[in-house]
Amino acid sequence: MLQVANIIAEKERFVQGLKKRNIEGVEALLDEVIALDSERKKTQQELDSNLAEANSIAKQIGALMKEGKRDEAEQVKSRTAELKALNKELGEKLNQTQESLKQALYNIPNIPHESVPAGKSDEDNVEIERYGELPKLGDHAQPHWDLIKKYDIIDFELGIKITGAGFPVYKGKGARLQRALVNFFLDEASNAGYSEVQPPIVVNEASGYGTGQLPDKEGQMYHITAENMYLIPTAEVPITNLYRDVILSEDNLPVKNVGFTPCFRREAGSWGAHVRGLNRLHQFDKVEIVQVRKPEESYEALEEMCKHVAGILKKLDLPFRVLRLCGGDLGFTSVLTFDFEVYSAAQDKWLEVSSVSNFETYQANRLKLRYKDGNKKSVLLHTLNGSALALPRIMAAILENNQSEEGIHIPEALVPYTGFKVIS
RNA sequence: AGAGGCGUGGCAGAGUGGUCGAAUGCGGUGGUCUUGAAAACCAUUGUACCGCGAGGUACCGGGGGUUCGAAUCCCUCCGCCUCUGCCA
Repeated sequence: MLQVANIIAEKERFVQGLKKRNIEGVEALLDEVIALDSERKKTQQELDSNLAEANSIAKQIGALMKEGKRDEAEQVKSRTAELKALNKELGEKLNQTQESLKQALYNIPNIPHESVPAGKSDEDNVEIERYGELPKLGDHAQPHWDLIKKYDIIDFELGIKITGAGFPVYKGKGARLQRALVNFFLDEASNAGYSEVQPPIVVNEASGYGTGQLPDKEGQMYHITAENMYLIPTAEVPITNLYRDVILSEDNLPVKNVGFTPCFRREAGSWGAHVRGLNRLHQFDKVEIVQVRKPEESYEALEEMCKHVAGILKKLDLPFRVLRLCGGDLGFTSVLTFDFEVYSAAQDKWLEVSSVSNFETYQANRLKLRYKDGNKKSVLLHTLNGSALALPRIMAAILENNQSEEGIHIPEALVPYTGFKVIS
């Protein structure tokens, strides 16, 4: 969440930033936060000085008791009764104000980077790079949902039987290709200096708040009500939360982690006819890279992560483009996000396979993730993450783009992982 | 799931109503000594909030209560451990 001191110091920049997200009544929102914060300070000052008085009276009484001056002690007690009632009231007011302030801050998204273009939806995202030739497949090209049936490598009906729509069963060479992609992505990240972790895929409420999925995306996550836990929508949640309530020392930095996990998304309300096959699922696999950086290094890290993602796509021979997300499409917690989309030839569509973001201190502030700088001062760190990569759409693109009469050709870089060159 | 026990600073571990933000040890940092290192010795070493500052306040798992005063007593929630049961 945002820091009040920054809101006060840079209010105009924050107002302009939030307007890029097309939020109504931005100034009133920020003014409310500022007002709540000054009320909080005022209340705390009053409470603190009352508490100081009460503490000193308590000490006096202790001393008097010891000297056996019971009567004097009783006299002083009358003032403490007064203070006690007053402080109870003030304490409640302080809690309320703090709670209101927290709620207000939870509901304000991050301030977009100055380079983020204005815009309402994904149509306003700006393409900044394109790589690779778009394959020309001819009329007989089939979309992946037909190909997977033809080669019997993914079975949606079976998934429906055992679970429901959006939970596919990968079979035979399909399962093998899936595993090959996971291992390939993990190896690529390890080679790039990321340290591998295997986090839980169920998280508690505090973790949901830490990275900002709660309260913003409550309805998007599968909720285990008996235990009040959530199935993760992305490995970002457990991996970034490894560093919740942590003060790192300078030589712990930079943190670079990679993790493979299944991801679960309810996708409530957005399950439409245009979403077929592997394009959108309730459960999918993803390899995620996460970095924790010093503030002054975070944009360098963002660029490095983008290069990493681009490098993988190049090795897989997939044509892709990179988009700078506009204000309207930018995630709640993000300052700057680049989306990577691969071209899926048979659908004639660009499919999002990666989203690389810098959150600056927004998550770190909720997480209380800091480091000690040269002057031994605690400084909030910057968190970043990116998919490297999400599996199903990569699978869809490989199947569609590489289809031929002999079958589906596996990209060369993957062959050592699959153990076969063609799915036929 | 049943029975019992326990949650204190980076770690270990004292503290059962006041002088306790908290003994002691280890670890960390700085220094003395040394050609250098080790050892020894000395000093220092939590976080957050309020305040221009002096300083103040809060935190001994979370929340609430009793009391003039709570790490210490009570309630409640959470977590951990041991035994029994079940089980990859």
